[in-house]
Amino acid sequence: MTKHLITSALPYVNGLPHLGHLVGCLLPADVYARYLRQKGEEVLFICGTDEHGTPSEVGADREGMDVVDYCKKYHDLHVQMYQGFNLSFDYFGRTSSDQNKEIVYRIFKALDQNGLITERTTKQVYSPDDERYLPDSYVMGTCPHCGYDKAKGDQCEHCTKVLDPTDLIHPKSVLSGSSNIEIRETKHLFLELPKLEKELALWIETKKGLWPDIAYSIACKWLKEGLQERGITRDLKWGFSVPKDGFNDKVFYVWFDAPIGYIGITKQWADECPESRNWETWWLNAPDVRHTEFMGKDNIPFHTISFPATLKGTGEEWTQVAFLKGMNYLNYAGGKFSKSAHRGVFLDDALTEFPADYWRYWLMANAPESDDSSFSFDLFAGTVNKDLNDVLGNFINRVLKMIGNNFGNTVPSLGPVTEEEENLYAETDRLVHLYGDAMNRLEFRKAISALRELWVLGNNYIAKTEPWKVLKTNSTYGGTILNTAMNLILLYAKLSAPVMPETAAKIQALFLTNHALDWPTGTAADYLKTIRGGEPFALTEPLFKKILPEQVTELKLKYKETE
RNA sequence: CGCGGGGUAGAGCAGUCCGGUAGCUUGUCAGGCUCAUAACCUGAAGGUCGGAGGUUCAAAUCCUCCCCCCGCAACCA
Repeated sequence: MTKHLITSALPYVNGLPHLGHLVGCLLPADVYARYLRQKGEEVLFICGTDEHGTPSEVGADREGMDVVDYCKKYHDLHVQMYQGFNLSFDYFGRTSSDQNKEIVYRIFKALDQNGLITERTTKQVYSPDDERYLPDSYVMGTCPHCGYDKAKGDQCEHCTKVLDPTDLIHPKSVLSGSSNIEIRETKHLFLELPKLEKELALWIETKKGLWPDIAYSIACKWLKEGLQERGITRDLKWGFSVPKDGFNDKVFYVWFDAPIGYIGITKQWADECPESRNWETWWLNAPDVRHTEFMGKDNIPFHTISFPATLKGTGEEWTQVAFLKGMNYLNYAGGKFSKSAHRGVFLDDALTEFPADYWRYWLMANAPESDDSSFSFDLFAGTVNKDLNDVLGNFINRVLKMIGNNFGNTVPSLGPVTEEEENLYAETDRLVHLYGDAMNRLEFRKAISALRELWVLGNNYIAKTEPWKVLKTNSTYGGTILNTAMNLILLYAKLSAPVMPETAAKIQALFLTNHALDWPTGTAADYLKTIRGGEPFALTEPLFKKILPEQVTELKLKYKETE
């Protein structure tokens, strides 16, 4: 049987994540993992913080901390927030772990033995005042092409020309502002991607029609342009030191060890329980594993080209990605979310404002799947009020109250069904299939829209059958309607569970008889008879609260939403 | 000619592969219902489908050219 390995792109440890990070990979991966588990599939959901590299070193300096402590601090904060959002990782690890180091070394040595690692001398910018080498984008100066004076060492934002830091006129350090800059020659190790190009191209060719168009076309684009040798080491202190003579004072480049982190973190998971877990059964010679990756669109080249090539170069049979879900970006009220400017809604704040499920639902219903999408508190409040309060919450509330008023706190029996129920069964079947198919294809907006249609269907059913009238003359059929409605509520809990786990659990708790939140099997005519007459239930407060217009106004001010 | 994505009612989107009178949600307006969180249900109004040309009996959809927005370009999801 197929085992599902699910990975979300590893969030960079530096700073706090915002809604864009959540919807870009973490949340859809979680929804998919929950959906598969619900269907009884074997799932391993892996994620963790990506920790190495210059931004961490600089961030630690800024906070006056040791980089190890700094990463630990932010790693823990990430963990806290993801728990708050109920992300159901089987393991949330770190790319700086010993386990990852072990795998990185293993892969590096295999590549080296296969003649895929070569030495080159490169020119790097060194800043004596910062006491460090500067990444290209940390060098600023005047563009030699257009004269723009804030051009960065990798590219001029004004004329869009790609630059080398050495091209810049009057270069200075972005960090210290110092123009005391040296160009130093330094030796680095390169991965010979061109030697792997053919093999990689053949493999990618097999993904045509299987991967989403964005992923496939981006991969083809890189191949078409021809792969270049790629530096995998850096002159930094924070990272895994390179286990090769003459390079021990350098570390691996973060983009080399980060994707390997998926494997390293799996080993972290396995090491917690070595008698029952084995990382190799997921990653090596494991044809029964289907690996689904979630990432923002900017990450696609790494996951379709560099990382697969790295694994192929070892000559071993590593698990390669079977399906990539690439997400576009979520914008904030017309602009970008920004970590550095702290613009937008960050996860810690989000949780203090509203329950996780409000966010989870909105983000998945508006996931940036085919295009960038935008968050604003108006849109957010509109969806929460309409979908969650009016359509779902109110349906549950009106059914529970009606039963409470007419039958006490026990579910009435199901009597003979009429054409209305038969129609309901047929329509329910159609929508449940639509929902499941969309989930299988990882089309989240479509799935959520089918889910919503199911909620509307319930209201529709009640409006047509008018149980409040029927009960006055025919309590048997009135009971049948309300029994059916109660079964719809259980169905809603099941289908909502991947997206809104807390809400699903609350609904589940209404039923004092235990009903599992598993995937409904058979047809609606079967599973809408799960709850039988006489079962007790608990009346509760409404599940959701509306977001009032004055609240929206306050939130906009508080989070600097302009426009 | 760097690459990719997008432009469809006030707003947010589907439909484009495979041509057949333009659809969904929200918002607006009218009606119904009164079990329910002023919720729910039904109906109406609202679009020259970014622009121009072409193919066709027929184009949002196929072809050509152009305009605009967004992202990426190997160190900011």
